[in-house]
Amino acid sequence: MPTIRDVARLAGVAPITVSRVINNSGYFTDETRQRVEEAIHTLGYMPNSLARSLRSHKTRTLALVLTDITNPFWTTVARGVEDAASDAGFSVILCNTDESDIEQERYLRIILEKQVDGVLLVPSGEPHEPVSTIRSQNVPVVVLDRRVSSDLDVDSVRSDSVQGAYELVRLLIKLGHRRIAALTGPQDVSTAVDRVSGYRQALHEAGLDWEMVLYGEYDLASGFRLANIALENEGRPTSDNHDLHDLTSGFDLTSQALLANPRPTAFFAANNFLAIGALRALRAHNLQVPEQVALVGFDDLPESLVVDPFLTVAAQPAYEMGYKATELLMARLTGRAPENCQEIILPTQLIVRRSSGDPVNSSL
Amino acid sequence: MPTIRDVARLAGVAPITVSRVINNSGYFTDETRQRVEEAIHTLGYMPNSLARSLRSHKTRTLALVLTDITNPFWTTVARGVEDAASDAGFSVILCNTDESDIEQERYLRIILEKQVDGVLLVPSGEPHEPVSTIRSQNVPVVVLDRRVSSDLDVDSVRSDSVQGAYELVRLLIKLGHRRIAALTGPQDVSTAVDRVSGYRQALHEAGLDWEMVLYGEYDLASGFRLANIALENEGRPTSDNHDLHDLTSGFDLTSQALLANPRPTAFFAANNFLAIGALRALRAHNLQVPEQVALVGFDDLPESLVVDPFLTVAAQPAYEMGYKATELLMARLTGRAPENCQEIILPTQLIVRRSSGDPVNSSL
DNA sequence: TTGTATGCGTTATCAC
DNA sequence: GTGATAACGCATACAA
Repeated sequence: MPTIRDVARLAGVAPITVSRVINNSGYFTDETRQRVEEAIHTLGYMPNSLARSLRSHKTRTLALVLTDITNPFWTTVARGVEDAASDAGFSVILCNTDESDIEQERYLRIILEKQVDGVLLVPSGEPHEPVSTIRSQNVPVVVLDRRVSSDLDVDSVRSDSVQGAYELVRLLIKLGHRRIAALTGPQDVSTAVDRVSGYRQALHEAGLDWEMVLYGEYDLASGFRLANIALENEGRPTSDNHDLHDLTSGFDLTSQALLANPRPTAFFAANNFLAIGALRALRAHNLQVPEQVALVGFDDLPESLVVDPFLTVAAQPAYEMGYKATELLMARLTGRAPENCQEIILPTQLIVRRSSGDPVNSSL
Repeated sequence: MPTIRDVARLAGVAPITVSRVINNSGYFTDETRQRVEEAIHTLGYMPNSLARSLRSHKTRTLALVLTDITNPFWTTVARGVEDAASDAGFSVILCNTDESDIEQERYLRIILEKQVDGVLLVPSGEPHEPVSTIRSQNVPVVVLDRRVSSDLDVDSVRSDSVQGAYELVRLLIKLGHRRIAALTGPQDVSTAVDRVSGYRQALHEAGLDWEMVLYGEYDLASGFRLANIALENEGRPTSDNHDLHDLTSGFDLTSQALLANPRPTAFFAANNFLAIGALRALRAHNLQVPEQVALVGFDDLPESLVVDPFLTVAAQPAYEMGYKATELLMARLTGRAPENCQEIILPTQLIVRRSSGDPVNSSL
């Protein structure tokens, strides 16, 4: 492989002059440029990024650390990240953590050793540790999707989980539902908690005190399992309270609900996988949606994947989230960002489809 | 940031000794290791991959160049790639080309300058040029998904498009269909062509001469558009042949079909997006699937995304494809691969669901 | 406008 | 077992 010296020799100039032409920096005549470019062309010369980066302390590479690219929400975010990065001449290293702190740490180590210019991080679990690991190498971070406590002082971009959940549940209430179950993600993930807050806010505002919140993972199996728990609770004697509690990690059922022990008439699922898992559980119980049970969920599915859009959802602007976060990150690392850290909260969009059903009979 | 020299100084050894400990290469006593590791720990030292790679000519980084991560098929492939790479301590740079040769060339340049150890390439269009670009830098390539002419002599991993299409169309024929339309991708993409081959093979074997092949893009809009063309051809005078030809790029309709001018009773879509686009077109025509028209397609959708699996498909082992291709690539670049180039063809799996329907009345 | 000297942080090579 | 030296390929600092 030819190096910059070979080019310099052929063009009859010093290596630094070749460097100047390549980077379009400093001064050189048009004739010099010509000669250098010609030499580059005839040799098929390609600059070595490693040497360049070692010297310049810039790699034009970002890392995207997320939980699982397989979730279409993250896929879309990733595409936004990649487009924004690519538009600015940056590359993206993809890292799937599967919500594992171990994997996250392993990856952070690797990408920091690779001297990435910036990190887009969806923290698996608690954000302080990973953020400070990254910060310790003076690398800018933008936290994606998850809320961070204000004392962390880090840029972040996410969508409005509270508002999205609030709107979904308010819709259910407006449609006549009085017993709405919430299926959500892990309690240490801010979106899971925030979406429960929105749920509670809507209940509270409507003066409803029947609530049922089930925590699990953000996956299909949890959606199925939690919906089953919610359904099968029906008819149980209230004395089963403790058993029930033991059966399910993070089961949180108010005593009012247990006393009455009726089935919920509507479900709010806090992400796309939970919604689909729940839907399957409902079908397994021979419950028609929306005729017998209503269902709403967070995250829309890409229109290209859905034959017949059915679920009423709070759609997050996933692509925009990825794109904006990346722009912010790049602004930060080129010093173009505002001094103080940014917290960008994007609105969700309520999309009403059939799964929420028509207004229900209040006798339900 | 501390460097290897700082560590060496603190441990009272030479930098090269630190290097030996880090890389576990050469000889050193256990006591030396202890001292070095202690120094590394107290300084919080992290090796600089750039310097390391510049010297060692290894980056432990692969590039994955594909068309669009947003297609769940590619998402799954990408996850397989990432897992295989990660298992071996490699990172992956993600590149979306959107089937654009320009983008592909731009990306190849960037990743080659970054000195990636290997490339997983889904060529946009003609594969010779990108492959030889990569080869010119002595970087190993594995071509994914697309067939390459044997004179290219490159490792490749794909699934059996001909067989998958053949099985799908044979199923339709067995179910009684005699007029089956094929909706496929661009004519310069091997999968689009191969799937038509499989289609024709099944028709031929059954002695059917009615065929209709429509070429387009591998996207939703094409699925919708091509299905509409196939449906609206009904009743057109055959003299419209040329107009029709002009209307659609790559329209390829045998004269038999035009003479008869009947609607197809079944559709074969050559990928997931085409299938969904077609399904929408069928609905727009108030045609019930499968009661009035049957539909089968290539690529399965992830079970976690589909509420109610409906489409009969030839499923590709996407994850496995990514994983195996990456293993092959890494074997190649560590010299562990067989001398001659590998062409791995993975079987597809026929998954029969409702969209193909029950046996139809032969009077259709 | 161009060039010289030097160093980025690590490892290959060879000597001890 | 360990170390000195040089080199990977380029860009910064400064000189001309």
